[in-house]
Amino acid sequence: MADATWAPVLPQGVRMTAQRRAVFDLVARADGAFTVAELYDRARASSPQLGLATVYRTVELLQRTGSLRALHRDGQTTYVRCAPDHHHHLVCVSCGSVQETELCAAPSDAALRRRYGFTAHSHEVEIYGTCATC
Amino acid sequence: MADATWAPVLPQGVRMTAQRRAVFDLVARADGAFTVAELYDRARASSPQLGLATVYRTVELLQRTGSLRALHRDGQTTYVRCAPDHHHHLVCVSCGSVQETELCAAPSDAALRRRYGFTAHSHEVEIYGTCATC
DNA sequence: ATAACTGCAAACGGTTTGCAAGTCT
DNA sequence: AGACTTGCAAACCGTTTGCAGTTAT
Repeated sequence: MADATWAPVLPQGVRMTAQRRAVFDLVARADGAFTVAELYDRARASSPQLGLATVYRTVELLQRTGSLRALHRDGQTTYVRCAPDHHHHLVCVSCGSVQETELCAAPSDAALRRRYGFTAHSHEVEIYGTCATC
Repeated sequence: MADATWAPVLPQGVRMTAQRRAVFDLVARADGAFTVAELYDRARASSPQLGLATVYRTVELLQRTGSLRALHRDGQTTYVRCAPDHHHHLVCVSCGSVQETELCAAPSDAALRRRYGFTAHSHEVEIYGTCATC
């Protein structure tokens, strides 16, 4: 599941630091969805002085840039790495792995407007099931 | 948006009480998405002695029976009334109203299995945009 | 030089829980 | 009668914030 090509874009004025590099690295290597606490624990293995608040701030940064997406499942907030383009997630309920798919599950904007007078701006789709390995 | 026909099903052993009736009633009349706090405030107008914990417990009950669905937006948890069958939501980002739609363009289970070896169990779709009134 | 960032620890706020009293069936 | 439910208040816990010191650019 790790994606060697994943790399977040830093907005203007945002600086690269050792802490961010450490977190980015872990996200790039992550298999599937993870919580902030998990990220923090893993990060401390190599960066023992890293603060939890920094992990939260970095996760928020990644979300802002579209490199990370939040999932809400069983009352837990988890995050999955993703490219900032349009795609959806296949979430394995057995092993927790997450796979991206460009297959889109949303009705067309035209259909929504015709039927409901609704102008769609964006949509979120998560598909839950069992992955190939499980 | 209110739906006079909406009515939750009480599981075996679960009792009807005045407090639940009050909350059910408010949910049935609700326009769009609401938070637990909003529900609590509205409920207190007619049931001043109602406890916040009871509202949380009732909301959880409704979620369990599929009569309520949680949305996560801007770091807030809101809930929308819904029938326990398959459908998706059109959420108006302007007025907050929520409309159900049976339109669904979910990738077929066959396509997902063929392409990714993924066996889909369920999916969640929320479409954000502007409703006809706004 | 200076705006951005970090760690720390305290504050926060939504949600849950334990319990004794009350209520549905 | 007995299980279920409620209100209350305290506990919880994930997340945010203020701040003084540090670092990237």
